[in-house]
Amino acid sequence: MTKASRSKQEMTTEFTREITKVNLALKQYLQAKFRLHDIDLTFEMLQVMACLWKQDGINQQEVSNITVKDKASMTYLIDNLTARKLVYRLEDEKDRRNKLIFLTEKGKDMEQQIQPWITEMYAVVNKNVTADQLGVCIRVLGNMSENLRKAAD
Amino acid sequence: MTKASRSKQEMTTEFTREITKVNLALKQYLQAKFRLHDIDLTFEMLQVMACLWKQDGINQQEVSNITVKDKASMTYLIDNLTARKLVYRLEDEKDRRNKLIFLTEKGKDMEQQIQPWITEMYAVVNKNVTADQLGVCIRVLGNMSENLRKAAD
DNA sequence: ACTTAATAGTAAAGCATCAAACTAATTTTT
DNA sequence: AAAAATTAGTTTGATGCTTTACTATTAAGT
Repeated sequence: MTKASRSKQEMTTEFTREITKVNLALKQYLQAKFRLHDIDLTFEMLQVMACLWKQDGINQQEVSNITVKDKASMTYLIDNLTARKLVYRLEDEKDRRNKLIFLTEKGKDMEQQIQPWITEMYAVVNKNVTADQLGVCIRVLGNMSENLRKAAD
Repeated sequence: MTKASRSKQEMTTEFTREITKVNLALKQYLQAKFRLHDIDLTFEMLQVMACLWKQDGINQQEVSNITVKDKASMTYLIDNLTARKLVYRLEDEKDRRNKLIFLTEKGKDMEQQIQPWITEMYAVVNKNVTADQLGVCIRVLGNMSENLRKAAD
């Protein structure tokens, strides 16, 4: 069956399957790296750390939005990162509902070790993928999220 | 910052974020539908059912491959679907390591109710997305999985 | 000002995932 | 034919996600 003759429905089924596969492969790639180097960190915790390496001192809700996670999951993950002494919470003086998350020195130091692996992973992923193709994908995915968001109202 | 000036690394970060968002939105869309109609089925169980609606009587490993799930997760999900009397296991006479999964009548009947929702969801998702764009995305995602798979060797 | 609504975070329970260790059956090597 | 390797499935324990309900704080509506 050629590509042109496939229905959009069939293509979408395959599309979602491929999304899941890439997601899983990315996760497993980094976790293998972590195991190999005895890093006690899950993929999900890394997502939070990577977010904080870009911007320190934001509140949990903001971290949730950026990492696309539930705020309840965030409580759990921040608890774990706190136990590992990689981050700490500080109540926001301006709005006492917020808890601002800051990196400890240990948490900051970790970036030097881990960021190269992320860069390396992205290089692997992007082999034979052009910036144009990435742009198309980002736009399509953005449209889809927006379509689903609108439909949920 | 324009699209052309963004680094591939930055684009990949956004790309993975968008993947996660679409994945989550698809899941929540269907779960909302299920709640609304009092369907006692999780998204993950549906993935297994949808696989079987296409092809009945395959073994657990094949279902795992198609749904991109761990075989341990599959044991768990098939147990749950069995408890709901939607599927049953049958030992493969040809190779007694295999357990073939079959739909019950109740499991088959369910397709009439649920498949329209999936079709509807895909229509929503694909609004303003062309088959060409879908094709590009599938190809890019396939490349990425393959790149990561090769790197894992 | 006072009531109501919205927002940030936590807690608990149920579900799904994953890794590792295990059993059983089959295939490959020797 | 016997030993070793592979494959399918299960079990267990740890981790993460999600829903619901809850508390505390702030903002909005009257």
